[in-house]
Amino acid sequence: MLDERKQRVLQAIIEDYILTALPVGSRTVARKYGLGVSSATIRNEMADLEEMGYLEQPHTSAGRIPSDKGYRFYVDWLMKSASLSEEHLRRIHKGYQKKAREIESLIQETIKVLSEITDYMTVVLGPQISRTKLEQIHFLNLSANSALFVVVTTVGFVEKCIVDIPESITSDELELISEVLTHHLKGKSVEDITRSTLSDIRMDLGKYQDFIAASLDLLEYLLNQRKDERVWVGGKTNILNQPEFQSIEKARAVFSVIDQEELVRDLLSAATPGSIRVSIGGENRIEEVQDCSLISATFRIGTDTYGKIGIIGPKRMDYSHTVAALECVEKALSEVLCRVIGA
Amino acid sequence: MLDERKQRVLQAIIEDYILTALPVGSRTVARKYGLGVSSATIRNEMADLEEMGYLEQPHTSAGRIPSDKGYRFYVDWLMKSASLSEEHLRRIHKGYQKKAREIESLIQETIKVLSEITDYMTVVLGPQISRTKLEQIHFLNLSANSALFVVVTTVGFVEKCIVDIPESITSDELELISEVLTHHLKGKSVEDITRSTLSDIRMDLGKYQDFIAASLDLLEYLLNQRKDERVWVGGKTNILNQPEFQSIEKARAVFSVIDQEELVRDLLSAATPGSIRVSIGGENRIEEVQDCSLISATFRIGTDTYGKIGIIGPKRMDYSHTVAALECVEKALSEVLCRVIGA
DNA sequence: CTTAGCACTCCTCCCTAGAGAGTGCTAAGA
DNA sequence: TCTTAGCACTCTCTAGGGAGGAGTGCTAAG
Repeated sequence: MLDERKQRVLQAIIEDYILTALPVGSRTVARKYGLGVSSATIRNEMADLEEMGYLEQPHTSAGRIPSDKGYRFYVDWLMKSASLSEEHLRRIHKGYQKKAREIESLIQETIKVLSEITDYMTVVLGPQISRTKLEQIHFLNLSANSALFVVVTTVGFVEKCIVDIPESITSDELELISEVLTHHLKGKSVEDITRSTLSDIRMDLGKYQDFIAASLDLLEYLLNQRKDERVWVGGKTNILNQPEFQSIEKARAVFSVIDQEELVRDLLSAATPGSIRVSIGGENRIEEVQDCSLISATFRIGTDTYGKIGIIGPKRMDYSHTVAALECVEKALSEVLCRVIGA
Repeated sequence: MLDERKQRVLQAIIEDYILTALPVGSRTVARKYGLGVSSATIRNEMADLEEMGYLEQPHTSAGRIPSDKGYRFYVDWLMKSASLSEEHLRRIHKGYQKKAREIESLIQETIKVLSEITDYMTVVLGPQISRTKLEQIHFLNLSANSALFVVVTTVGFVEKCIVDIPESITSDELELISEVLTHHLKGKSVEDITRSTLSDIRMDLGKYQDFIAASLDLLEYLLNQRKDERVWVGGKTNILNQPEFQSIEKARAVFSVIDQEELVRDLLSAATPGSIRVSIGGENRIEEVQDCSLISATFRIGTDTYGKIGIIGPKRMDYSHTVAALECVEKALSEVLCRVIGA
């Protein structure tokens, strides 16, 4: 374990580096972060910290920068929890006071507000819709041969799609089909639909067999393939503001990961319910983002359905402020969702 | 007007520059684009072309690069219309064969395919929903105190939103309200709703006055503020692949424009129905994108509702290929839309 | 254990010189 | 009159070298 003074030196170096992005020298630590000892003493401490793996030296005559292990120690032990400025708090609450109460626009708002107040990149992973329970399935008649197919699941997810309707099916029949489908599928997830469910439906609606089959296909496509664990990204351009990404190459490496939904899902698998998690540099398994840190959280939608939020910035990111922002936003979001869904 | 040989020289320079992004010298033109004359002759022609404003010289001992005027001449007179590769054609048609027929996912697909096959950035401007006619308004009962508010407009736009319902309103009453609202508002656009419409509705549904007022507010918010002339952007990271945007500064300038929806609308005001339009460099009024060119088109949704597509790349973009791609995609999209909407 | 002092290392910046690319001009040839 | 070879000239780009500066590690004294 590090003694008191080593901790203070480490903290000073990390905080200065977060601020300036420049290697920190012993003189700076001694002068700016009055520890009451000379730079020579600090130098000895720094040499020790380097040997222990908390610091690194870009080259012999440069100051030190934190290593992953250093950041980890900082996050776990040294970091003081920050509180958000009045302005940021106002911004967050303003965002959620809008009229629209759909999950989708709430998620959009979440991304926007987090990108704005942190100046990093935000990603959100939607819940596994395929595992939520179906609540209602309805065909809303639009014209003689088209209808709006609406699927609602328990956690307030609504998917819709315009479909062709055989001329032979009347408006009343559509109503009936809607009712039967809802009756048979309510409380089931898309994954739960089995052969026996299907044959039950066929029993009741044999007459419309083809149409039903097509509708169920569509249902599966809507909830399973297209929207399941959907990925949203925002604040992408923010990372161009970070000095570590001035060299296009690095920026491109990060973008190349973020542009692949699969990899984003992989990254966010780090998020665990109930707490904010910080993944620093090499702790992320994807190579291209090992110069980045990820701060992640989950938000609850309904009883046991979770979405995930991640904030991606340079390793040198302002951890305490970002954690505070994510905490606050997650809370506000969960509250609104709770109210909206009534769970 | 330029004589035959000057045109061929100009064309050679532009095409070489598009390929290499390097100033083109007289030797290169003479050798690679066999015009049957020596480099000295080409040099004279180039000096003439420069004097006439078609070419520019970065510095005395560099080759020439095209000016805006040069590109303009190339696009208007010299460019041969390209045809897309088999592979690209397949990619385009595959994209539109998916099941989902919503306008929104079609637009997403359009952006994706164009960004992929051109390697530039794509923006789409949705139609002015506020000016399309309302087709149906429906409350779909979800629970004792919530319903799904669905609004459909003639061009196949569907907006939805979960709303709270006073306990006092029953399922049957909701049905009635839906019918009355649809009856009064069908065929009107949001902009068309007048005081007299409102008082007509109040006449029929006075009992539910507060609820109706809230619903109409929401309607206006959904169609007018939130989704009207919506902006989609894709392929943002592509521009980092262009050599002219290696210096973060320039990339940031472009992003800063693209991130502001108002400016994108402004940019795309260049698009005119019926033809593909090319805006080169300074022809764009927004300063930050004067190093870029914009190729734009409109696509028809319904009878007289238009959306706009724009492809943004460096001035040195491959105009003929991009125009061909946009032409083809626009056609495919319009066809699908035609079929879907049945207009 | 702390600290002042000092030699040392290595990066960064700036300057210069040389190479290379491409030009414009000139004069000769068709 | 148009074309072309030849050549001097201009300007950029790159490599190399030295000065300056920041920061270190070590040593010896307090």
